[in-house]
Amino acid sequence: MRLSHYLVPTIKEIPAEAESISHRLMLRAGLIKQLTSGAFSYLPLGWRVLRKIENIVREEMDAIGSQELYLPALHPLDLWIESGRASVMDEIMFKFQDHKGRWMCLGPTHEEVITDLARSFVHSYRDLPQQWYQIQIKFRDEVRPRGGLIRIRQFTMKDAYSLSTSQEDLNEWYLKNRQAYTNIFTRTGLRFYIVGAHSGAMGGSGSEEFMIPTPTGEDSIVVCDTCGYLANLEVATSKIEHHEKMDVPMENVSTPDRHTIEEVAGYLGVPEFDTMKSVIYMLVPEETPLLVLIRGDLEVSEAKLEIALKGHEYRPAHPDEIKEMSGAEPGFIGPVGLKRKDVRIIIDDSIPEGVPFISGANKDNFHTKGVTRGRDYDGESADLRLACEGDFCTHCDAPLRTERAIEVGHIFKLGTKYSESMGATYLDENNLEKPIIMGCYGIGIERIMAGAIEVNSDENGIIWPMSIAPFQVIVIPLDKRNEQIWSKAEEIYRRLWESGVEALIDDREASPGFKFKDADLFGIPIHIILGKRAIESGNAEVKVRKTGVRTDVSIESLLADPLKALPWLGDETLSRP
RNA sequence: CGGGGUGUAGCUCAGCCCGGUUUAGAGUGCUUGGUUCGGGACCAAGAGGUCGAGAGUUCGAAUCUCUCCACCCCGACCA
Repeated sequence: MRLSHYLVPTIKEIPAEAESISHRLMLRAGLIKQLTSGAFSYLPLGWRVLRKIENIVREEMDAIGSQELYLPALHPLDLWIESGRASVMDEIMFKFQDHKGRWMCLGPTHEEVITDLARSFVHSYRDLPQQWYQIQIKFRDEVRPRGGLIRIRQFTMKDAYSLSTSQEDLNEWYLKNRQAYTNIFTRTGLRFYIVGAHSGAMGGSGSEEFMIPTPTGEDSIVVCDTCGYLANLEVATSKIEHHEKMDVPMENVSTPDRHTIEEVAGYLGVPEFDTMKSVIYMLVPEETPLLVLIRGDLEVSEAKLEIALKGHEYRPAHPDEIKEMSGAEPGFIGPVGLKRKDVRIIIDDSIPEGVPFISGANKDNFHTKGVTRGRDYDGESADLRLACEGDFCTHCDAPLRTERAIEVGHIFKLGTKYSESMGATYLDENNLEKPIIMGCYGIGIERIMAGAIEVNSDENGIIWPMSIAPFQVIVIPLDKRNEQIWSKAEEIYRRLWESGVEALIDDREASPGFKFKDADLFGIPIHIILGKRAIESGNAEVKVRKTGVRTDVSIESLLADPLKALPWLGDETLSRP
């Protein structure tokens, strides 16, 4: 392509609305243009990168025997009501009525449509296994889009769905996809972690996320540098130090108007870890209270709570419900002396038996000292604690650290959640009707682009890995008046395309510095610079963007065989982080 | 959804607190002419804005008040 007539609106100033590195550079290099919150136009340069990413994804999916198809983004809402997810996904779904008044929505994901397809066409165990995938636009009315392409309301996802007859077969597909993802993220030049994750609204048993470590990320992951343990913060396990067991009697103490842990600990002059926190929820649909107990200085992970409740729905309790359960205002709640007797109690491992804590007294303006599990109360045990920087690894006891990261891929063992609710079944060898066992596997295409920039840039701009660079080479002729320079540049440019190399030529009437700055900003891996010196010496200057190394290469050899003259084109290290 | 912030030329922003010397500005980009040509060149001339929208206060509003809208950031939430 010729830069003189190519839509690449570069900007020198740092755009005001952009905070993250990738967002700034995508705007500055003319890759994207925001239309409205969470929706972007992809300009020619950016679109080329996205298509390259898609192609890598496609190759790796095809390689594991996954079949590409294409589903509609327009769904009847009925399908979502049938699966039971219309309510769960309600907040993020774009919904509207068609001209007949029928409720429709734009697909935030495609489990429902796939399951519908499966129940239409899969009838026998002989039809299985299958894996289907698509590269499709998803719509999610996110409450807060952010970070350029990190979280958007219209985005492209590769979503794949495996259909199996057994858990073993699902495991096999899961591992195949896991390997394909590893290949994809390696080929796209990303540094990534595979971390244990929470299944969330998708349901199902096991799941892992592929994470790109960068401060821009909106997820936190827990890392053990000693044994390599990795997990999403919401499900990460850790060890903490416990207090000594002691036998001290319970004693009520006055704590006027001290509601929070911080206030109570401060007022009583004790550290926060001597106190116990009571968090109250209501179980749905029973409308019975759930009391969660955790040490005062720690936080409950709602993801872990969901796991402990095995998917049982719950909601935060209202203040009047708390009062009815406990007899006291929120802030003075504890496990001993509750008014209601049907309270389900779940206790985090940070509250061991025999260790006294200070808890609410279930009496306004009072707390109780010496409240001891096993002696004064008890409940179900669970790990509900949000891990913290400095906690210890449950596998090797080394201290843990946390890191921010972008989620670019997520793989799930769904099981039979959708096949059961939507009746996607098959007949097995014994003529028994069985639900199909499903897995699902997603990749955010735009996030790969953003992530690649987050991981690979410098103060001058983007540094694309060769594999997803919009162009591999840019030819930069200097001094517009010098016809020799110009004609050589044109010749080289033509030879590059003839040899199958995607090349740009900067044929704009601009000063050398201007062209150099833009070439760096675009992040094209290889720059071929032609100035007066080149004509005099017969050598063009070849600069590698990633290393900054400049090498003289004879114009003659470039014209004879560009692929041979530019060994960097095949240099694998230029596609590695 | 809670908290914070922004909205003035294509872009980045000043002016607003303290209303009137501002005929709304700067830099950059754009147009024309000339010079320059290896790290965002220089000179000259020019085009370009209902100051986010509406209402109000006032002799007078970019500037004060109210309502609304849009966008960004932090948090909550989130395959």
